[in-house]
Amino acid sequence: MNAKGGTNSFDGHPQVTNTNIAELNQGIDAWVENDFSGACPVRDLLDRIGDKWSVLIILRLGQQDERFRALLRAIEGISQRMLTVTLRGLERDGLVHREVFDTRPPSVVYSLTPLGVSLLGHISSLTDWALENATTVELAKSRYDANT
Amino acid sequence: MNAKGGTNSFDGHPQVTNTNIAELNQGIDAWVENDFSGACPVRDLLDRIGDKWSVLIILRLGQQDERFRALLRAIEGISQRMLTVTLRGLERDGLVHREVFDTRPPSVVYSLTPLGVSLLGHISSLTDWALENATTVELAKSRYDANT
DNA sequence: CTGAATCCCATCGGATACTG
DNA sequence: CAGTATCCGATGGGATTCAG
Repeated sequence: MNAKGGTNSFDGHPQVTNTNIAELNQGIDAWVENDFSGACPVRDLLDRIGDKWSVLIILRLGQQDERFRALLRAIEGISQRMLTVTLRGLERDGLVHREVFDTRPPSVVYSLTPLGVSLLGHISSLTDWALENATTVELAKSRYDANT
Repeated sequence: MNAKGGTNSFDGHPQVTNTNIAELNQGIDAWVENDFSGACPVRDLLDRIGDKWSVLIILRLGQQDERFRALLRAIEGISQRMLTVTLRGLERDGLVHREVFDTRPPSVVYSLTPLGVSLLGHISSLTDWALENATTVELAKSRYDANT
């Protein structure tokens, strides 16, 4: 099955047409051709949200602003190092805002920027998809593995 | 700035409320707690679309079904090995269908499954976001790097 | 509390060569 | 054409230690 010959509509989500996808691929190609040196924005985004922690941090900050230590406790399994590293990356990309309160002991609060909030919507629809189709995917894997 | 205290609406996209995000986090937590052994569907999805080639392949197959060699030419920079490996992964997850035509020489056509098509919508809205906000992000990086 | 610096290993993915 | 197998360098990320 494929997407040929028409418009695929998804319940409640924006419609996707072949034209859209074609334009997208063209957009990507354009970046690849014009500046092969590296900076494809799609690649960049995938590298970010593809890393181990960025999405979980964005989802958490989508709920509420939070301090460093609180994030460390909230996000199960993350190391201190990776929390700082990932937050720096998100801050650099303009997705997360870092505010320092000069108290004793020091307090630093992280929050989503407007840009971060705008990304949050797309990310959560993706993670929604993952949760909704978890069993389907799991089933597909079992069937695939069964047929060796 | 943050998402506290209300509903964030995005132009043309589904609305995102704090409740949604909270439920999402709960959903993730549930998986983490109940089966820490590994299989969080969100983690799984991120691992897949976070790898170097899956998204590009899905976008390409969203345009048209295609044979192995054609994909290899279409997707700039991918190695033969990674194309097979990635296609196997996508097939295992039930996102891509593989059809073998027993001709000489052999021909194998890949296409998106209905599940793959349903994911395509979310992915393309993400990559759309990346292209739309590319300059904004680039600017944020420059400003961040400037302030060392 | 918030972080930077170091060490170190597991995995990802590219190059290359070989098969049906 | 459509793969598989091996080798191997680059990178991601955890544990630990030190600093303001």
